[in-house]
Formats: sequence, C-alpha cells, structure tokens
Amino acid sequence: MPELPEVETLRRSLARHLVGRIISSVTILAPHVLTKDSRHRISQIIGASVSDVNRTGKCLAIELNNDRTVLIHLRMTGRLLWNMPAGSFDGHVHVVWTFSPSADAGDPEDSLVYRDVRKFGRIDLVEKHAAHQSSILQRAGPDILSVDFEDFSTRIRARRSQIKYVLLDQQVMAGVGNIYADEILFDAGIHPRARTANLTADGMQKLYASTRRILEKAIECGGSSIRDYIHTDGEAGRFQEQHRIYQRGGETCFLCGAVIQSIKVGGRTSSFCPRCQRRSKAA
DNA sequence: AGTTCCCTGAGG
DNA sequence: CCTCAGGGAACT
Repeated sequence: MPELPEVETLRRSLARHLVGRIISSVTILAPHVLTKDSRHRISQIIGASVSDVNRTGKCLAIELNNDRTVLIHLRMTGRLLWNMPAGSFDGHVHVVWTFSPSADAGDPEDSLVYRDVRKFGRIDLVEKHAAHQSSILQRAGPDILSVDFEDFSTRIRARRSQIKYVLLDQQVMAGVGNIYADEILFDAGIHPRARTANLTADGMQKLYASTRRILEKAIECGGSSIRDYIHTDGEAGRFQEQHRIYQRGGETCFLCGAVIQSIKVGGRTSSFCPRCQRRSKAA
C-alpha cells in the first residue's frame, strides 16, 4: 500500500533524520526479509554513515559513504519507524538499525525499525553501482514522475492492454499502485479497462496531466493513511480525505451522482464511475 | 493476461 | 471456521 507519495514522504523524513549519521548496529530478527545474498553481508554497513536517501518508484535507497546502498521495498505492510519505543516491539519487528550520536549535537542513540506484518517487503544490500541489478530494482522502469510526456506516451502505447493494468506494471513506469491508479483514471475520465491502443491524443494528455497532478498533490498531503498506515514519525497522511473513487464502489460519484462500480482489473479491485469514465471514448 | 504463492489480520 | 485482500514474482 505505500505507493509513490507515501514512499516519497518517508524518503524526506528519513533524509532529515539519517543523513550524516553513523550506523552503529543492525539487528536482524527475521532474516527472511533480507534478500538471500545480502544476509551474510549485512555487517558491511556497520560504521558507515548515510550520505543520501533516494527513491525510485516505491523503492527507497539509503546511500552510504562506503559505496554501499541499502534498498528497501515495503510492499504491502512494511513500515519504517523512527525511535519506536522498545517496549512496544512486537512479533512484526524484523530489523532494527541503531545510529550513534552525532559528534557535534550530542544526540542520544537513535533507532530505525523495520516492521512488516505480512513480511512481503524486502531489504537488499548492494554496491552502489550495481543497485539496478538488485532483485528489488532490476525489473523496475523509470520513476513515473521522472518521465516527460513523450516518454510517458511511448511507454504506455508499447503495451497493448487495459490501461489500468499498464499503470500498475512497474516495468513500464514505477510508483503507481492500486489507490493512485484508480484516482488518476477518475481524474482523467478514463475507464480502467480502456485499451491503450484506443487512447486518443487528448486522452493521453489528460492521463499524463492527471498522473502528475494526483501524485504531486498526494505528496503535498504526506500521502494517504488508510488502515494502519502511518509515517516514520507516527503521523498520518491526509490525502485519503481527497480520495474521490478508491474503494467507493456502491457509493455515488461526487461529480455526477452515478453509482460507482467495482470490478477486477489485473487481479486488483478497481472502482470507477460509469458515467465519468466511459470505456468507448477512452477519454 | 490469468493464476498461484507469499503472509496475516480482518470480517463474515 | 472460512475467505479474502494485495505488490510483485513466477509460471502458464
């Protein structure tokens, strides 16, 4: 569920907390969440300091000053929590990093916890120049906010399929998941099952504009907090208050009052307004 | 492009 | 108790 806006919100707060800090220890409680070949190399990060925190799609990259990178993909239920009280640790805490106090500020020792109820998330440790070969990144296309209109439309049109299926395909472009795919398609007035080959020039323009508008607005709101999703410091995002279509099947459309439909596309629940999102018109 | 798997909490 | 959701890989 953390998608591009949630991961970008995380990236910003991690960058604030971590850059310049030295990793003093790593405790692995569930080896399973580390990729196989990184498990025995994890000690390579001890003593290194964090130089930067980057993001591609839904993947976080914690860059270290020893030419190593820690890649983290949270999948469904992964969470990164800053200074989680040790007393509230439960069976879902899988990795704990500690950071030594910075020399100048006299900070206390801080910790970053990786907690993941379903254990779908993955963490990898790679050499910086080989990060794109990690099992977490090797299939990912470019970050969807990094492409221009030309590239965007070329990539979409290269797949002859249902538009929502293509938006969810991280190989085409990375970052959009089920929530934002539904919100973007509603905003653009495009049916989730519209064939990419049938998109008009105007439809493609709208799709590009809506993708940027929705994702950028969601980032401004600190992402969406649904179910138990919270950010590193425990605060919630606010974009869920602006959801107009996601998980609203059976309710009425805010724009036209029609009953919102719920169908499956690519195995994912998809809500759309049958009046605002015409399949035949493709926008 | 559909299915299965991973995994667990939530809801019926 | 049973069923389902869901990101992504792997398989068909």
